[in-house]
Amino acid sequence: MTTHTASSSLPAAIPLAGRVPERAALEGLEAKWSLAWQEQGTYDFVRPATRDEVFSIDTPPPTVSGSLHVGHVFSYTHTDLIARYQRMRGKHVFYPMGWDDNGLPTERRVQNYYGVKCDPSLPYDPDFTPPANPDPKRQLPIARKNFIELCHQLTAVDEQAFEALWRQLGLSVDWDKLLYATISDDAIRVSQLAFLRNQARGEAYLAQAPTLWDVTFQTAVAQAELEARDYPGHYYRVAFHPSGEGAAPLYIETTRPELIPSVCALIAHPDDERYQHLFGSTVTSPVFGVEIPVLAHQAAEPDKGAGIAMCCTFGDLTDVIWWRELRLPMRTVIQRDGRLSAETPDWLVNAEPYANLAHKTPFSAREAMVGLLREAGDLDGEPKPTQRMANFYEKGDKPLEIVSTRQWYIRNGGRDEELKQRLLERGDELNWVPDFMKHRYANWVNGLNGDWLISRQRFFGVPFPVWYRLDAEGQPVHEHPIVPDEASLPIDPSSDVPDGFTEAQRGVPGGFIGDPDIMDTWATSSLTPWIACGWESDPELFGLTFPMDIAPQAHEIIRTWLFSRIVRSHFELDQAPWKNATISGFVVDPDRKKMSKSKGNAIVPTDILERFGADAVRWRAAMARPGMDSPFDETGMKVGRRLAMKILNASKFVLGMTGADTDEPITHPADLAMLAALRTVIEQATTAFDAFDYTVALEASERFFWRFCDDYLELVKERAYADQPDSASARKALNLALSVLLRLFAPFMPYVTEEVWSWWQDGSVHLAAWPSVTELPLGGDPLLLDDLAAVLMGVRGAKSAQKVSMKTPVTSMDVTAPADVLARLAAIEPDLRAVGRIVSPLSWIESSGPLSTIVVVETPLEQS
RNA sequence: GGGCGCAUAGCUCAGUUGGUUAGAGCACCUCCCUUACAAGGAGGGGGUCGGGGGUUCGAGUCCCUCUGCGCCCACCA
Repeated sequence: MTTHTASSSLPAAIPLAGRVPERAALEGLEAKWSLAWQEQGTYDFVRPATRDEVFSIDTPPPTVSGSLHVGHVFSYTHTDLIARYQRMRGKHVFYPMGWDDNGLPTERRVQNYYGVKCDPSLPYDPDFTPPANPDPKRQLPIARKNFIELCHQLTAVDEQAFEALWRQLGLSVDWDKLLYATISDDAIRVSQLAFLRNQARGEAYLAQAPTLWDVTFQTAVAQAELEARDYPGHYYRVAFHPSGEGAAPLYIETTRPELIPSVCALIAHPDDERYQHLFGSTVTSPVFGVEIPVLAHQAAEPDKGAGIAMCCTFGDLTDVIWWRELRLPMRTVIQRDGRLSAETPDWLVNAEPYANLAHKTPFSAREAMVGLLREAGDLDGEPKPTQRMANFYEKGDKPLEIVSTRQWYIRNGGRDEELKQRLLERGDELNWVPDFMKHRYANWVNGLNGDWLISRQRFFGVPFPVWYRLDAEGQPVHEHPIVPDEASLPIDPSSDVPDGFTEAQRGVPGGFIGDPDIMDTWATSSLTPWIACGWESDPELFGLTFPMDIAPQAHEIIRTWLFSRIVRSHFELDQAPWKNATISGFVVDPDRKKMSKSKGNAIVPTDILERFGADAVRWRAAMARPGMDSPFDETGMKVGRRLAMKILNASKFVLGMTGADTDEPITHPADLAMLAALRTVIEQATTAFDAFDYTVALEASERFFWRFCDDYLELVKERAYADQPDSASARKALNLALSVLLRLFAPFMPYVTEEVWSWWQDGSVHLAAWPSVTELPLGGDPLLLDDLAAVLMGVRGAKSAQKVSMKTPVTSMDVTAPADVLARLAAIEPDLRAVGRIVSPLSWIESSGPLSTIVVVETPLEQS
């Protein structure tokens, strides 16, 4: 291909009158073009013949019940930059959007929005309408089905708002064909099918075990959903009593005296000299008089509290370890509602005082227990205030309790070293962008201490597709769940009936009962590559798109979403679900703290989009490098907007000089030099984009563009306007450069580039080919641009120092430089004289030193 | 406590395998209403590259160490 044929398919020079507007503006471009893209299906995914023609993206499905903040806007933009680049490279970009609408966030939003709460014992009311004036403090109990209907209603509204925002931002998603929702029938089918496969292979299992439990939402939660927070409390120094008359009491320090009824051992470190003589003996608990063994275990820390801990079932995760490893009895007092048991535990020797604690919250029970300890003389000294870290459910506001419940788990290596190693290897298979993010993955996997708890005692989510037989007493037989045929999915075990049973047998002895739980949101979102790519439903599509090319996300959910998708794909498909993990940083506030609504430092994205425009916001997002946190600043948006304006104005200027296109040869050294520099820019931007480094791609293009405007455009405008031998060369070079520049900027500023493109080209710039160096002529000397910049700086500096206008004539100018520089510059002397308004001849002075100039300008008469 | 990252101009950040005088944008100062652009243009001032050691002819860059900040994880006795 020769240098000029690339554009020979363009229309021959046509006048652009009427197509280039008199006054160009950014206003209105978003509405105009987002609608055009929608109508023209610009971003529709069209299936090609082979996998290597596809670039597929596992878009993070946003939680629609939450609110989008500017961090989302940035990270979704990062993905879109890559999508648009790949599309221009000729890839069929598979770019879906998903709505993560199931799960607790939606339930909570529905509860607050409508002032209702789900009561599964109530019958469905087909005529139900939500309260007109919701009272969030007194939520109206409604049936499960009514509740779920409200969840669907509200998410539909939320999803519209999300889509509108994403469209305004210019995400090049295929909205028509590739939009999915995690509560859709299809997603439920995929979730249930994947679960049944896991269950059949033993990777998913049901177990009765101590479980982290949120008392507010009354559901189990997973390790990945924990958040450690400061929690104020007091140390209480409590006496236990060794047997034998007159023996000194044994003091422990606890922050949770209300758990004394559930103590099953006192535990110190095996090497702790203070307690050697007590190991193997027993003591009696204060107030309740229960005989408690004193035991040794490595996990006890001598420098914490008194160095000896009371093990309760359960106060914390260490208690679970002790209970399991030392085979202690289970003495549960905290119930699922977070209160102490209403019934008096049967292991208490002195049962009577328990009446003071029965059915109280831990807080009230603690006060009562402290009173009992004081009465008994078993509280030593006054409580000492302390600040502890406690585990919270990330969406909850009360510390988690640990209760023993029956739950579904998926193995994740937390209890299986070999599996853990396999999953670590899966992480190593990925190309992490930036590379160091792989440590977060390894760090998380190595720190797992249990399997993945996926069941939730909630309502709006994917039901577990299993039933249990009921024995003669009506008790469920959990050991052998009844599972449906894969072909019958999706099912709801609370309304569907297993094969061989009738609805009449539901809940009666000898009959069956459906599993009442739902899957956690992450159990479904761990399958997004499969939901999007048509796993087990569209084999052709799956073959074209999976494993996906990139998994974009922010670094906070490496431990949840990224890891859980690897777990599922490892088990089912024995491979990682993607090739690259591209990680975005956070947008932090100016003090470098995470933005959050609760801190009141969050920025509303619709606001900044309105004020600065999508192109400007996208530009600012692109300046946040992969994986790096970036402080929010409005200045960046303004700078982005300035670039958008500049593109608009420069393009108008160029097209005003050149017309649509010409097919003239490019001969002038200045034109060839400019295009030679542009070749380098294309190479830099392409290399950077191939490595997902959109920022470097943008910087390279922008650096060139500003010099193009400031120096080259000024240099050639008179020649391009005029009708002289070199004019055609300038016009052709300007046209070529503009075409390349618009395409280089198209991923970053889709609106303004599309607008300009439409003035002189057919079709969308976003479907045009990414620029190639083969479009540009060879032979230019890019050093000439540097020389030119130096000369212009000399002229402008002199005028600025004299405080005169830039159009003031130069009456004398010496240019001192090495011979080769002088030769280059002499070849463009007419252009130089035009741009500098140099009215006298230039003096070329040869020297070995760097280029320097002496400029004399016509000055007004000195004021005397 | 473990892991990771960051520290360069007043602010936000570049500085590729060590190599002339350390760059950009913003902010600041001065000037220019120049017919693409005043949400503009031109010019200018401003940095002992967090501290301390070391390797080297040469260190912002490599090694050690210290300090500060941020994020993830652990931490309920």
